[in-house]
Amino acid sequence: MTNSRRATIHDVARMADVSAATVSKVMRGVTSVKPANVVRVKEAISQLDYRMDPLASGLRNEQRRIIGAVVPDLESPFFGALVTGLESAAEDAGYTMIIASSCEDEGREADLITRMDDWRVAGTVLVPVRSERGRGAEQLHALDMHAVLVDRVSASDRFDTIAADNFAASASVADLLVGQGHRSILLHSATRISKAARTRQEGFISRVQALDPTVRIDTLISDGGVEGHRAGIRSYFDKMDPNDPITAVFSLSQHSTLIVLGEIRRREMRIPDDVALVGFDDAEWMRITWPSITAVAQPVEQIARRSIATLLGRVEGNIDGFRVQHLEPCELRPRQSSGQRPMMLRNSRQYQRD
Amino acid sequence: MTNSRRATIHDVARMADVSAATVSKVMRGVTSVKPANVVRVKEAISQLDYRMDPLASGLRNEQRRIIGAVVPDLESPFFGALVTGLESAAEDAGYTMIIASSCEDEGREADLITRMDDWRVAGTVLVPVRSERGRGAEQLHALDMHAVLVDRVSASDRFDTIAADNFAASASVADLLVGQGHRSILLHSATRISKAARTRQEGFISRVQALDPTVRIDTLISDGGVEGHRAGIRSYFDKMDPNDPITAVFSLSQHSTLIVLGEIRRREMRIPDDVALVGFDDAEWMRITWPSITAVAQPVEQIARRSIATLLGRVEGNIDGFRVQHLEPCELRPRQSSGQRPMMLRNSRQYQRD
DNA sequence: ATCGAAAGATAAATCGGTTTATATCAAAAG
DNA sequence: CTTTTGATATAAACCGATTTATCTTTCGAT
Repeated sequence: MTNSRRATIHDVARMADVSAATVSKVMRGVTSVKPANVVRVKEAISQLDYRMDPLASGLRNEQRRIIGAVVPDLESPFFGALVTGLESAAEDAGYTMIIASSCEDEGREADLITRMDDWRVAGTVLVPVRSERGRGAEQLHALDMHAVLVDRVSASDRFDTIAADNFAASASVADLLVGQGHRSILLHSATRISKAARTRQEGFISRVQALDPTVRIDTLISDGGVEGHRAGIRSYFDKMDPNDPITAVFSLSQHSTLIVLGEIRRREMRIPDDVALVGFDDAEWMRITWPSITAVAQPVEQIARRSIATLLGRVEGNIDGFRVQHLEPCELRPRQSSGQRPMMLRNSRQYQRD
Repeated sequence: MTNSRRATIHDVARMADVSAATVSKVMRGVTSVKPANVVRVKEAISQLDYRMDPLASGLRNEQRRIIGAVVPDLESPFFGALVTGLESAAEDAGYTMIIASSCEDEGREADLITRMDDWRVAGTVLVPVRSERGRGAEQLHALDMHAVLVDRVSASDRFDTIAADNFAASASVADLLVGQGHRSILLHSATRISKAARTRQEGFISRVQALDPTVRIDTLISDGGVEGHRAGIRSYFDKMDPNDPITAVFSLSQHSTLIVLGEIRRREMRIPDDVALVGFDDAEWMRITWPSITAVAQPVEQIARRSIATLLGRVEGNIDGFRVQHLEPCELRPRQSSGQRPMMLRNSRQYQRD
């Protein structure tokens, strides 16, 4: 477009009457430069409005100040928030992020990892479609890349892993529901391959059995896109024995909560009187909708910060010790759908129709 | 980590017994290479598992095969979906995307644009915090960058713009509400600076006035984070004349819909009997919640594809004609919250409690 | 057989930084 | 006064591709 080319490191060097190498040192904060020269270089930099080209900068080095992030989808608020946190943490450390969505496809996931390697990223944050054994993780290992695995993982001996404490949180859901006297509970999952969902299932079941082995737990795991899920839950209710119905549902993901809720609404069942509902993964609408939905909130921000910190620890510190598994505690937020009383009305007159 | 360095273009050249320049041509599909050599080069490429370094590749050229994307936030499903579409379209065209969130902050927005320029991106997709006159757009112009402005914009003489047809869609909401006999309507917006919200407001008001100038429209624009919005809507209802209450609310964004819905629930008003609700920007939960929420659905995928197509048109075709404004049509989805009858139950027996 | 044009191949320059090996200079040591 | 040492500075090589200018080959036309 316009002809005025952008200032390079050589322009700065010329203006400050030093060599390019010296400018490079000043830029990176290396100390072995005479103070007087530092001043002149900085002067020239601001005079020319010089900004370094991160691309050229990375070329010479084996590792570049880029972090890759691969998540299963970007439309869910959970991953959106996660990515926002990752980006912010990476930026604070002076890294640029390249974000990509695997669209819940393991083949694409492996391709994206390869592409991250093409960019010679310093490290990669992977939220696998499946688990720490999925194709993305395999590719990370095959290409010998630095990485942390996040969310849909349990411990791995190849990579550091970071996730919400799905097991403990699900156990606390079990405490809540069994404590309220539910004796027939449906566990609903909208994916059979997510490690997180499997861990939630295990955490819930093991606690329920410890509390009361006579409680019946039905497990419904459906697949096949929205229609498949719909059909699955519909047929479950159709076949359910009216004399021994389930009285509570624990849905294992936000998506699953929506599906279950849709079906409950369609059948005009009352929440929580006919059936109580608790969902894993909180969302703003769950607080607002009526009745409000009890949910487990995941500490997204925490997970994001720790992911970057752990990854950069490996990358920069060149730590080579045992792989660590981080579990971040979740928070159970009881609301109306599990029998919590509605919030009191305060600070305002009641609106009256005439 | 491991020592086996990665193959470069020179390794391939040596193996195929040609020059690096020839390999480069084959990689980019330039035709002026003898077929026999093409075969040998391709052989060597697959033998060595050679993949080009996009960073080194870009260095020599003025423009790099990178597209920048700056959106106001990544946690809302709308921008999540938009970014997914942008990424996919960019990828199809052989570009890598660098995605960043301005976190609804205009200062940060301008910084991010500058950073995109540092990367010498071929072009930038900007969803401005404010409008086509905001600080990000100013910076794009100051740095003389290629860009398209998306979503929160009206026509600009500096950049191509792409947005949902907010004006027309809001007019159709006016048709719906006035057609149903509403004569006192609240327009609620949770941001005063978004151009999209202002256009929606104008579209609605102008159509209502054309249909029936006696209809009363209250406009409530609140600011100051979640608490500010809450306080705003609360005080509006508190002060409303009980003898002449509004009977419908048109909320101008998904966030705004949540806020309004929350307050309506808190006051235990009935939807749609006490008050009807229509929201701009559809979400999955709006279909599922009870009552389901009437909403305007934006054609995200279309917007994304056209954004990339338009941007690349400028970048590659070097078009320099007039700036164009694209308006993508929206779809109004009537549901229960505006008086639409609940969906019929089909294909399934009704569940009976005993 | 000669010439010219077109096709194909390549050595070398280039992009904008970083790193390395070498050079310079002042202060300390012998 | 010479030598050593430590602190700075820089020229040149380098990273891995693309592009340009040059050179060689091939082939058809005269």
